[in-house]
Order: sequence, then C-alpha cells, then structure tokens
Amino acid sequence: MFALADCNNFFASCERVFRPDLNGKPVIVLSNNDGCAVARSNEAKALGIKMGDPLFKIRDIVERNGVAVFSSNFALYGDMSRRVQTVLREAVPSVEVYSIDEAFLDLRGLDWDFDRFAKELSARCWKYTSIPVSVGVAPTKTLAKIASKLCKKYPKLKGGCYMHKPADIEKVLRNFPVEDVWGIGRRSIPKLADMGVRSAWDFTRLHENAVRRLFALPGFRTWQELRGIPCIEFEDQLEDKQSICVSRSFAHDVSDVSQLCTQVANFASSAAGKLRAQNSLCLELMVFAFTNRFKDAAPQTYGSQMVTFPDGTDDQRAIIAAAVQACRELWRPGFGYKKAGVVISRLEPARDHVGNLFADSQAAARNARLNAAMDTLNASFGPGTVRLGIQGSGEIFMSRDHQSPHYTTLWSDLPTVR
DNA sequence: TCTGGGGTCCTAGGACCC
DNA sequence: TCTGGGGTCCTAGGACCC
Repeated sequence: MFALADCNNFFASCERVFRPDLNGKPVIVLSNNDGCAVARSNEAKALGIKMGDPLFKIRDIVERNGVAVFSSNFALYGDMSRRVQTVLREAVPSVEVYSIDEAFLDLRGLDWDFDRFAKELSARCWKYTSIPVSVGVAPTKTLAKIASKLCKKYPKLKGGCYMHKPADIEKVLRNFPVEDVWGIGRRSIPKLADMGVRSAWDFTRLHENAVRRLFALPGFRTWQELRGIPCIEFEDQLEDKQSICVSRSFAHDVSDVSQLCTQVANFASSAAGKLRAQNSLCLELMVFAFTNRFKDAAPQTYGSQMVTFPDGTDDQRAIIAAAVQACRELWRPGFGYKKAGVVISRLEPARDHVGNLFADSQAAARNARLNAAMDTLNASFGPGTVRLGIQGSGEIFMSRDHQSPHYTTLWSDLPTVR
C-alpha cells in the first residue's frame, strides 16, 4: 500500500494558521505579481472563484463577499511544508516529498490498520501544524491520490481514507471523472470523450493496445495503476535538478536595456545560488525575455540567447556576467518587456566534473571561497544582503500589495501574543 | 490598469555510423 | 519500374505535474 498526504488548499490554509479570525471565511492567495488566484479556501471555491482566475476579473466577487486576499508568501509556505513533512517522517520510515503540499508514504510490508492510520495521521498533522491534511491509502500511487480526494469531498472520513477492496475501488472509479485522474491531462480529454470515456472506470475498461497507441507509455502506466498494478516508482531519494529556471513577470513593462539587465542579473544570481546549493556545475545558460501577450495593440517580441560554459561553472560572477551579456544581445529597442528569465541546464555533480587541465586553479579556488562567503552571509542575513553592483537594489519589479508577515522565518515578524 | 512559476518524462524524427 | 539494413545519439516539442 501507498499513502498520499495532501494539504488542503495549502497556501490558503497557511495564511489562516496565524489568522484564525479567517477560519470559515473565504480566503484566496495570488500568484506572483498579484496576478491570479492560485489557492482558494473552500468558502472561496464556493463563491465560484476558479483556479487561475485573474484578480481583476474577480474583483466584484472579492469585494462583495469580503474575500481575504493574500500575495504569495513562499517563505511561510516552505516553512509550513517542512513542518508537515516532519510529522509525516515521524509516522513512517519512507517519505517521498512530491511537491510543496503533497507527499507519498511507502507502506509496503507494513501490516497496519490503514484506515485508522490515515485518520490518526491527519489528526496529528492538524494538531502539530494547524494545516488540514487529507491522507489516502490504496494499492497504487494513482489510487492513493483518488482516495485522498475523497477525504476532501466527505468530511465524515475525518481526513483519512483506506481504499483497497476491488468492489469499493470500482464504485469510486465509476463516480470519478477521468479528467481528474493523476496523469490524464487536458490534451487527452477530447480523445477520451470521442471514445465515450467519462469516468476513471471507463478508462480502465479500454483495451491495452488502444491505451498504448493513443496515450503511449505514461497513459499505459496510469491505466495499470487504476487497475491496481503499481508501476510508478516510489522515490524517496531527492534527486539533483537537471535544470534550474528563475523567471518573473514584471509589475510594469521594461523598455530600458539596463533595467532589464539588472533584473536578469538578479534571476541569474538566484539560479546560481540554487545550483551551488545542490553542489552542481552548469554547462549551459539561457536568457529569455518577452513582451505582454495580452496587450494586443502593443508590438510583440520574444527573444532568447544561449551561452555555454565548456568547463562548467557554479561561479556567481561568471554566471551573472554571462546572463547580462546574453540579455544585451537579445534586447531589441522599442519593446516593453513584461517577463524575463534565466535557465541553467546541462547540470553535473561538481564532484564528478572533469576540469580543464590548463585552467587557473588558484583563481578558481579564490572564486570558490568568495562564493561560499557570499552564500553564508546571504543565508544568515537574507537573500541579496551581499550582491554584485549590477544587481542594483536586488529587488525584482513586482507587485505584492497583500503580503502577510514572515511569521516563522523573520524575527521581526514574530506574532505578538498578549 | 490588472493575466504565475518551476519542473519532468517521452517520443518522433533527423543526423550520423558501418 | 527499380534505390539496403541495422543501429545509436541528440534534440525539439508535446504532455503532464504541482
């Protein structure tokens, strides 16, 4: 058996932990730049606010119903996520953190009362973190996902659902829309509709050859998993990233090349920091920037520029310099750039890297010490405390008009109790 | 006025080899 | 008319996830 522990309406729930006055009230959390609703409390969902709705289009609903609106606060969500993970790791030997708000638990070889286990684990998460968590247990990961969704739909399950009897699974799948199955995406829906497949159960009734032909290997795996045959690996080892991307939309259009370069330098700085954190080197860097595609009247452009590092690098100054140079090359006058980003790829573990015999090893060692010193300072005093001149103030041009305090990660933001 | 950010895996087809 | 057979590697794009 596998379990899936899924935090309900995660970002909205995090905001409510330190704002209990908002319990039972509609809450939404916005994407970066205060663009779209990306998390909604149950009350906000009931008002008809959809995932991804732009704030300006739901302004009426928000104002009429007194919806509490928050800018995204990833320092808070990341910290709350770690707290939930701690509770999960205390419960079972093996945990696969799948995303910021979801984790799989490996229950293979355990002879427990899984229904009780699921309900108790949910209760424990609530007790220690104040985050509501749905725990589904089933013979495959895909079925465990469905079981956890049942918990959200039926409060009487008390946050835990064990689904394993074939007759029960059939009953659930017959009532479960195929488009809500993990691994079935938007592009597959028309194909499935053509074949008369509406429920997850219908999908399991298709012939194996048809599934393989139309949905290839990933679709076949989902088909197997729904039929109770596990074929998606459990991965409790955290793998190194193969690529790292840092990108943002800007609060206003940027039509000045040096301003754009300053922003790109900050993206590169952030990407390079993540690269060093996983002890890798990158061999490739790409910068991209484009205009606002929603502005029909304005001239549109998309530019990207690639740089390679034949010897591999994780050096802050080298990566930022390359990104800024690439940005100058892709920039075209007369356009208002709305979004830009830096992607570093072809990553290799630093310890496996075969260096250049003729490189200046003393200079490399000096750079490594400099990078380590900057990383240490920025980890202690906050990102951007020590930075290169070209990064300017270190700020990204971003709107965040509804930001909550960093309750758990900044001393100055500690809640006051009287 | 205002529309997010960050990833992975798979496959078909091109380019190349003998 | 008719144009071999068998293989590997790489890449771009598609599809999916949160």
